[in-house]
Amino acid sequence: MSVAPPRPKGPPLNAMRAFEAAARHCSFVAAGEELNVTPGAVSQHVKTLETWSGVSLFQRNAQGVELTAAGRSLLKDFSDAFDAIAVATHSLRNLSPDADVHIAALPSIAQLWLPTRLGKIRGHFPDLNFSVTALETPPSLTRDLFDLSVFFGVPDDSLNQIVLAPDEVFPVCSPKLAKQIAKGQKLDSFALLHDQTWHDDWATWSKNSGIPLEDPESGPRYSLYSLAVEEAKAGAGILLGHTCLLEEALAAGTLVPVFDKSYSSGRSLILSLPHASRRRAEINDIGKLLQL
Amino acid sequence: MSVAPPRPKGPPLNAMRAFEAAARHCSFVAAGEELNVTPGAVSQHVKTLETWSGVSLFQRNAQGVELTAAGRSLLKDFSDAFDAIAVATHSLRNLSPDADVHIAALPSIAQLWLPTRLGKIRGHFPDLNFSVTALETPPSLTRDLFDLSVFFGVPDDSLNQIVLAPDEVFPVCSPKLAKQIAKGQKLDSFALLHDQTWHDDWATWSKNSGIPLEDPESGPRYSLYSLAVEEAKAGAGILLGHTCLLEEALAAGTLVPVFDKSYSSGRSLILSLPHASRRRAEINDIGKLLQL
DNA sequence: TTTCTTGGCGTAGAAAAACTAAGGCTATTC
DNA sequence: GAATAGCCTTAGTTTTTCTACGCCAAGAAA
Repeated sequence: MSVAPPRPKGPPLNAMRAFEAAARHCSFVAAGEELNVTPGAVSQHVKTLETWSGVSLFQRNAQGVELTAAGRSLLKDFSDAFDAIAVATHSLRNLSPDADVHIAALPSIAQLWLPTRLGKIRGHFPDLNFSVTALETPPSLTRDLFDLSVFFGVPDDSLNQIVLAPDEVFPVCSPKLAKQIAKGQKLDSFALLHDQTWHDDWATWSKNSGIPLEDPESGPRYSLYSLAVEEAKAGAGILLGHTCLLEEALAAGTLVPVFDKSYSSGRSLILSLPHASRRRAEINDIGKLLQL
Repeated sequence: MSVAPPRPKGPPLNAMRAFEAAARHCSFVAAGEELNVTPGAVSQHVKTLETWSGVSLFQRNAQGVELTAAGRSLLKDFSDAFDAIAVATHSLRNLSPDADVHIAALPSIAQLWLPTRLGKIRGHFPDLNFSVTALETPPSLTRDLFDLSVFFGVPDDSLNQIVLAPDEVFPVCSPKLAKQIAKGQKLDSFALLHDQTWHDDWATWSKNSGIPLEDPESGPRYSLYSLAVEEAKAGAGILLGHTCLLEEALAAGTLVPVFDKSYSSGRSLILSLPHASRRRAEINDIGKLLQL
């Protein structure tokens, strides 16, 4: 009963954040990606929180984690809390007068679609700094601090989304290869170039077009679409082109369509705006400029 | 426009917590006390947040800080966010099946009033562990993780408060001194013993009783009331007694009242319960036992 | 079967954050 | 007009947090 034990410290906020992300994804790896740390760090955070509270939050299985009943019951409160944190964070960031405009985009979009538009936009807003972050998966615009995001996806009814263009898909290759195909050579005899992230593109194209392919999964894979584009330009094989990503190459004639017809991938190029943003006016103007 | 800059890290949560506390108190020192860190730590946290956001949050003056307009506009969002965090934290803690019952109390109460009651309560709940934290100021039961708090204060209308006893004040001393006073010796001729935290007790008592004191602020000061009690027992002077803190000494006769009459300090001994708590039933039972 | 892939755990060392202690500044007090 | 008391900052150290890397188990592919 001795007096003046140290006032108990507050809860470990970073551990709570890690738990919230892990619980939402039901995966330490995914949580680590979201938070930009290694899965080990998430693991430690979760353990910290479990120790601190004395409650077991996850059941560790060999092929993934599973929330315990206790953990499941907490997810809503934790998500609400970090939503509130995100609101506060946005309020804070929106006060900053001279911060960059942060754009998130798929790597391929950032490399092949954005630059030309951004050049134009820079002309309209010479005082603004732009920073572009390439992300494999679209960020949560409520949680993360981006002012714009450009990704492929299926538009939903939510506001703050602008459909920029449908995603049209068609085979392309270097002019030299195109001539050989025009002479009757089969598609199969060339290498099919793949992007890591869209590995089933050729299979769906084959189904849509009715043109059979012996093995739509064969051929070199590239981690970045732009690498595949360069290879295609060099004549390494045939690439499935996405309209909006090849504007430049098609205009320059370094790549040509193999056939006339293109097919929709079912997705669209979508521009998303956060619900509330600083520089509302500018961001909206930028959005309009991107639509052209 | 290079690809793959690191995904921007989330906001510094601990810095946000420090800012919230500092903004609420308009003082780095007070915030440090609440968070149990030095003012320097708070200062750094705030600076971190200012740097991170690029917004100036506080105006540093020589005799204290002042929120800037920006800072003021953020306080509500931040407080809401950390309220939500507190809710989540409570949910988490309430799941813990075998945690201690945490009691917060004024040091004097923890030392002089609680022990006898706690002994009784332990008898009723032999399976429960109790931990007592002595605090100069009552904790926020919504923010902090206490199951009970016992402090002097003015009861407000909020529920979850139980008035245990009015705080009655009267001079006490050792029996030996009491005899000398009975023989007509003036109060002033003895040392007035003070508790650090209630430094104006003697002055208000003098006003209430109409008994003049030459210098009600003079005399030794003790950082803990229980020290003053021990000194009074040893005959070092006259102490202003609080009924509930001297039960034992009065019963044992080691201290005796100098006069018959006692005066209310205007405060009461108040038991507070958090809105929602784990072990609701037990905590309520404990509350009832404390009322006896 | 064997092999490969995926996801999580543990540990050691490196990197980053947080904390304390001492110092400086400004107003107030004697 | 020095001394005092508040309050904040700075420098340096302690503590935490993160990563890298090896390990293990379970499911998928060969």
